[in-house]
Amino acid sequence: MNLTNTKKFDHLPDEKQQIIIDASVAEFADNGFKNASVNKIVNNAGIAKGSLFNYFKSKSLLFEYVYTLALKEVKAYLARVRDESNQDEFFTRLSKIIHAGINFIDKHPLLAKIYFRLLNSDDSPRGKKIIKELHTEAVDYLKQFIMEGIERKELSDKLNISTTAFMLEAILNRILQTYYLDLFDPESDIDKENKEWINSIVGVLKNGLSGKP
Amino acid sequence: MNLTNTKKFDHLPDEKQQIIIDASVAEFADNGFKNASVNKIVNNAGIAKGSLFNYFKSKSLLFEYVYTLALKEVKAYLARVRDESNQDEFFTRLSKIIHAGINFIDKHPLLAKIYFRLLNSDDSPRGKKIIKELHTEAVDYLKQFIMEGIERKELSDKLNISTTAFMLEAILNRILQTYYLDLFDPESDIDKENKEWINSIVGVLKNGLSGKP
Amino acid sequence: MNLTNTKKFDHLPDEKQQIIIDASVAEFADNGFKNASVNKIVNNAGIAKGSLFNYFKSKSLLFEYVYTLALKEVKAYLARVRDESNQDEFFTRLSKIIHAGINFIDKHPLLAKIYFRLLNSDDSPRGKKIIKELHTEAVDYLKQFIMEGIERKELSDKLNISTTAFMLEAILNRILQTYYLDLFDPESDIDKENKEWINSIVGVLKNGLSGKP
Amino acid sequence: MNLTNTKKFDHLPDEKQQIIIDASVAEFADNGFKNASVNKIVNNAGIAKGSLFNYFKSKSLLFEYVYTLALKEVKAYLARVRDESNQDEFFTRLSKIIHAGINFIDKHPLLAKIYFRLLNSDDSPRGKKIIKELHTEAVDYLKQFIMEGIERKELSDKLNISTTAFMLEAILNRILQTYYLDLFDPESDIDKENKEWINSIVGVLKNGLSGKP
DNA sequence: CATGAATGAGAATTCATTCAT
DNA sequence: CATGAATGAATTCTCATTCAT
Repeated sequence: MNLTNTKKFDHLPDEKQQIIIDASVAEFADNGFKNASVNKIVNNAGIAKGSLFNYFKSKSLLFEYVYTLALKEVKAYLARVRDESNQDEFFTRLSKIIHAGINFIDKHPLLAKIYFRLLNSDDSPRGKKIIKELHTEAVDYLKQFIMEGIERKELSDKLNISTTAFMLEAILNRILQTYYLDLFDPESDIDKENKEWINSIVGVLKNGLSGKP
Repeated sequence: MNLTNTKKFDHLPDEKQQIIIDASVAEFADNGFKNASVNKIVNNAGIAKGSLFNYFKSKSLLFEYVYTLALKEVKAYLARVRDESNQDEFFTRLSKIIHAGINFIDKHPLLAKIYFRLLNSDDSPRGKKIIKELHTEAVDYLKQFIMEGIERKELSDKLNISTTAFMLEAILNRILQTYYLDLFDPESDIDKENKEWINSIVGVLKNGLSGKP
Repeated sequence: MNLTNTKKFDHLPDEKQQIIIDASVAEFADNGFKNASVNKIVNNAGIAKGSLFNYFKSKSLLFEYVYTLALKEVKAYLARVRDESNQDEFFTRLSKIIHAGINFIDKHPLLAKIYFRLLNSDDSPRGKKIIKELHTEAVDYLKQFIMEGIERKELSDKLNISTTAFMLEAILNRILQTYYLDLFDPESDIDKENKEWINSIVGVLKNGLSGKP
Repeated sequence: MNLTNTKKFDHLPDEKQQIIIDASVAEFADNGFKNASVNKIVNNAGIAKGSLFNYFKSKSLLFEYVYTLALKEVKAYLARVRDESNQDEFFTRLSKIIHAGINFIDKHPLLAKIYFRLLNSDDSPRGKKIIKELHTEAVDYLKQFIMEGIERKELSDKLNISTTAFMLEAILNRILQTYYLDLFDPESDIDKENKEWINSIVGVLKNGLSGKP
């Protein structure tokens, strides 16, 4: 099951593991998979080139390890938000999720970079596969969410759950991508503190989805 | 005005131009900008390496030429659909636009590839710039569209036009991306003829946007 | 005798000849022989690449034509100075010659560049040959000069003419090279107007050569 | 401090180092910096292309390493001569220095080539800078020399030290250059054993500089 | 006689991976 | 188990010269 046999890497001291991961994340974030340079990774990590190939048999497997880690963090983050907000009303929760996403981008810009590169290009091993998996997972996450909203009568029971989740995923994803692009655009004059536009979107969704006038 | 000075290329016989464009499109579609190989392009086109650099001073300029061509085709296509459907009711038009997009992907899969790569990665000269421009253009296209719908009383006049356009763009784009990913996924078992899910989305949008019960 | 058969070039309108020469001089001055680009020359001259190869069969022959022209100008200049100053006393004449050289560098920096590159490297067809010819010519020029000085009793009649000319040539050449290097050194803080150091050298020579206390 | 980080190269077996240096020296000597071909160097040295770039990050840094080595040898040689001859009278020493230079050219013709190319062209990284530095160093070397001569009353105390050093440097340099050019001129019919002309120059200098009749 | 498209060898540099120590 | 030297194919781009039109 575990394609990336990392037995050797896992036995390394945590500290050393972290140094290698950090160097890899930085390089992959800046350059994507193919343009990332193993040379630079080992230089920045301060390890021998041969060692990296001892831990991970190839650049591809290193990349899989790193992005798996990145996704795990994203998912854990979102799960936490979902759980912590489970007392809130649906659209409050939705807003919290979006802001959690933005928060994540602010705190882990490199992981965000990897995520968006991964999501949007297929310049990586198993590229398109991963993209579809991510979509599916995100949609499933939102489906469950929507179902809870319907149960609590906060959402119209006439909603087609799958379709709604699909649309919601598209919108949420675009919101985060827009924020991400502005964040990394040196010429952007957008006020990063002003997140009114996000509230506005949530408002429109509320009108459309709650089934109430 | 014309950043990519292509005087020399333009004077080539149409037939030869097309061979070179085809080879370039195929290579960029398969590999994105940075991972595309000029070597492979010239080999596939059957021309000398030096020749390509006579026509286009650099790989970047060749890429700009190619993607400009691709975008021009996409835009012309969408403009035609908008104009031809301007007697139709809003959601009929919306549906036509989506199917036009799908049609385009079917007919020009390589251009679609370039489009989605462009839209979604920043692995190209002026990468993020282009992405934002494309979003803006698409949103503007839809804004105009929505305004017409409101004027004809086919859409609720309470809609926030910008926000709605933003969301619509996100959804339409994801629909096409989903279709595109399935098309290129050899393992996909999805029935490409079955576009019911698209109609279902349009239906939900109709409920949400028309302001009618 | 005329290695560079330039019949064709000579029949061109003077104006066009000059444009081509100017472009060539600029390119050779900036880049030496081998690194000069024929492409750039024809672009700057605004002529077809094939045309240049019609006029001059090769890059080498073009270079020979150009540097011959440049040397002709240098020599004509020096001959004029010698003739115009033939009433002056030896060391006055010497000083005039040096300042004439400096003047030439100021007025024709590109030709000076070619001259010094030629003089000092062998990155050109018949490289070392040319250098030796130039030395010989310069030494001969100075020999004649010295002989006139001895005849007029302005120089000691005990001087070994050849040896003195050799040394004088070395010194004069170094003076001009020093000036030239400063002229093109952007970081040089030397006061280009202050030519006192040159007079000082002439003074020392006067002491050494005139045979008078 | 050490601009050309050559840690990797320094750790190579001396024998291999020498092979690479020899190939580099030969290529740079024959072609100068820009026209030297890294391809040819690695072929002649019998190593992989990538290896050279492991040792030296760029052609420029390889060149810097090589010419630094060459200059170090020249300087060490001259310093030795100066020290070994410090009991001799000034003009004897001067003569020894000149013959030492000639000796060096005979023994290390390739290094001499690099030296004269370096001295006389600016086709190298930091080209003109280096030339001026070399002049300055040579002049300083001679200044010290002249001062010692004055102290010992072997030279006139009326000499302007800087000016004299400048002139002496010009003359010595031209002597060596002349010898060097003859050495490499296959058509030269000069008798390389006959160095009478050099003694003649020293004689003239003695008359001019010693202040004695 | 002028044109400029075509050529293809050659340039410097980077890269992931291997393997002897 | 760690090391880092060695590899050589691949990268983009430049060049002087030719020759059909």
